[in-house]
Amino acid sequence: MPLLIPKDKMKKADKVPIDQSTEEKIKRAAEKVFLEKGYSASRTKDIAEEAGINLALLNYYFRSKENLYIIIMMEKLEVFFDVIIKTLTDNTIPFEQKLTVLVNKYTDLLIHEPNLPLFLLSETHKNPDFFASKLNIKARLREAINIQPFLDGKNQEEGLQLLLSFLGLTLFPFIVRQGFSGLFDLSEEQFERIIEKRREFVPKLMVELFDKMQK
Amino acid sequence: MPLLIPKDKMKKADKVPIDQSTEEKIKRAAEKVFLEKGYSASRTKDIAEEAGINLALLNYYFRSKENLYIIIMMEKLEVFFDVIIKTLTDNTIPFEQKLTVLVNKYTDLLIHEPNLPLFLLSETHKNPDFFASKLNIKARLREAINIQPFLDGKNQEEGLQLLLSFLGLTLFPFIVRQGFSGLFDLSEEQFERIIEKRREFVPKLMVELFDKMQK
DNA sequence: GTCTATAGCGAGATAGAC
DNA sequence: GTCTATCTCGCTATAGAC
Repeated sequence: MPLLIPKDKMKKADKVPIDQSTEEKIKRAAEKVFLEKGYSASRTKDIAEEAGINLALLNYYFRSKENLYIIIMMEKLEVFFDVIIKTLTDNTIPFEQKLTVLVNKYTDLLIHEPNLPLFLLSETHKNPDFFASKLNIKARLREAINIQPFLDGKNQEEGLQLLLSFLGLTLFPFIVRQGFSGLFDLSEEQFERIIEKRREFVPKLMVELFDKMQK
Repeated sequence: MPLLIPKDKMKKADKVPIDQSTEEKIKRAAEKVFLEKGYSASRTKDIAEEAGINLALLNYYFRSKENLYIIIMMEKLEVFFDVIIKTLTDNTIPFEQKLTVLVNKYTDLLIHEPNLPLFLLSETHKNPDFFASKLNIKARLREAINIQPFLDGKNQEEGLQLLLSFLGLTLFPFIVRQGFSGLFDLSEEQFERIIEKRREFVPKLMVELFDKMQK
């Protein structure tokens, strides 16, 4: 019977499985609750409910709220930083296109995970040593940046200046999405139309900035 | 005796008073703790300690943690949005200089209140109807933006696009300050040197963007 | 592995003396 | 107004039956 199922259909079923393991169900529920409310405001009861299981099971699988939280946090740090690290170190992408690729990848990611950047920012703010326990991210990111040709002839400060500008233009709209949409009564469609346009002009604007700094 | 004190010295003493009212001491302590940890992770005990008073006094003055929190939140929303609203509606500033004035004002503010933007973002995220209770901010901000001449001939979407870009370039560095400095081992001096340079080039870059959008 | 019941603790809030 | 002592409740975690 399983042999009759085409491979691509099976892949699809993998991503939205009817039957997840209990452990996975709890993790996905925890992800949802933690990313919405942060660690302190999250209730294990709510996570259990969201997962459709009993509260005791959560402790059976993960021992404690904190433990579960750390697992989710590490996953999410990985997801977020993988985008920039992988793109910058990918030799098959010509250097000039990397900004465009990055804008597109982050836009795709954050349209589906709108809470991700604000979650990472506010939670690592309250607990700065998450990065210490994720030392490889720090090292990998710095390495990825250092090998970029645009840094030739620039000091570190100029490189970071460009990075801050680029990430600000790319990520900021998602960070303020909720408040911004609320202040100007934007529908999801309106907001996403604004975002879509940025895929094109953010890299262009960065080129201007890059040229400015050359002088 | 007081008459011997020069007026400017008195003003200075006003800003860092030896003797604050108890109510004010609690508010300033609450401000510090809430902005660092957010509502849920803050402990009234810590606020009382920070203020140098007894826990019971906090409830005597403010009735509840939530009540105290709302007072601080409203104050901080006001502080933050006043900058942009006042600047945009100030007729004495020529339009071309408003971006420069805004970058400078926000930079000055956020150097001294580094936690402000991330606090407002993450806390209003968890409780979106803060803006509802601060309706005047919404109305005042929209009015302030609508009267700007640069919007002539532009649709709302283009105006918001520019606003998002400008605020991203201006505020994002402060929002990621802690994590960013940690990832690249930046000292406070290094970070602030980077920030200082942005006072000049952010408005310039915005002019490029503005021109691009004209076409 | 999954559940029900409950222990145990921490935090916010109040009573009441001074 | 300010303190000490205490109450109460909500939340995390565990014990123990199935």
